[in-house]
Amino acid sequence: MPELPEVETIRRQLEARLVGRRIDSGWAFESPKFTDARLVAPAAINYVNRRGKYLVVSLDGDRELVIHLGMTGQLRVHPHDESLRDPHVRACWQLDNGGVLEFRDIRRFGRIALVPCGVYQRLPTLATIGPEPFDPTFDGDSFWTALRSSRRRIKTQLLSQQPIAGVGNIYADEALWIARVHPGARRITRSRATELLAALREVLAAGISNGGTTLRDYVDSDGRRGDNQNHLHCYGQAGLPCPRCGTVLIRRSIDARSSTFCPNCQRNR
DNA sequence: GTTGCGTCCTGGACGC
DNA sequence: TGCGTCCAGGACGCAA
Repeated sequence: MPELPEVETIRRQLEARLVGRRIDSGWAFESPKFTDARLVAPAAINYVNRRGKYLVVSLDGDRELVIHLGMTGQLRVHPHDESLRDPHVRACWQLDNGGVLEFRDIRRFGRIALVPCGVYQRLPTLATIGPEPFDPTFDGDSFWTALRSSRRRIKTQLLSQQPIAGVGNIYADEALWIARVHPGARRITRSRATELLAALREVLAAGISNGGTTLRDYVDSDGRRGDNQNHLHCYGQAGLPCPRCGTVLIRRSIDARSSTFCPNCQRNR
């Protein structure tokens, strides 16, 4: 499930391969989620950016190709066209050097949109997305203020992308464990919010340096699995002892999303 | 306007 | 072995 570290890993690889290239043609699976892929060509690729979990490919003509990988999305660049042999390929773009950029997505939770630069009304989450975690102007006070503006549970707020961009279930559980915050808490102190922001930065940075987390489907644009799954403390560890205090980690459904946490370290005060 | 739940979607795990 | 059921989860729509 691609979150910020996985999308950033893919972005860095795609940037090296796509910037300066031209898209000559596009193909898309029959679904409203993917049909924009056909409308892209012809186009020159200027930049490959990222906003939260969204890849934003800047094209000539003041257009942007926005790609969200959903749960199982993969973006690969092949030297030749191999895409149509795979039934899970939802879109592909023929490049001017003979290569093919392919979007593969088993569960079809991903989406593709072609929009004018910076116009994201069709993507409500992107339109209202919060600050980038590594933005140097984003500090603990700003984070605390954003969290205080809602009465929703902390975990639900993190997954909404509004107080901070790019956090999904894995890195939310990890950061909440490090900062000792109960995922179901509705209030958080200023100092705890600062600690949670530091924890989010820590786990996201580790995820990037480890090449992302591969639980099942995630691979980078070279087809390589990440390594961060071998460095998790909390997510997916229910039934095992907490690495900090030894209490058995538990899994609970919070707002219809599974959360793993330590009932001793992360008390809901 | 805010909150919380249901839906989409498929493959793997599990039980019978 | 084969079948049915459940589960995972990001984004979004909708009802309260």
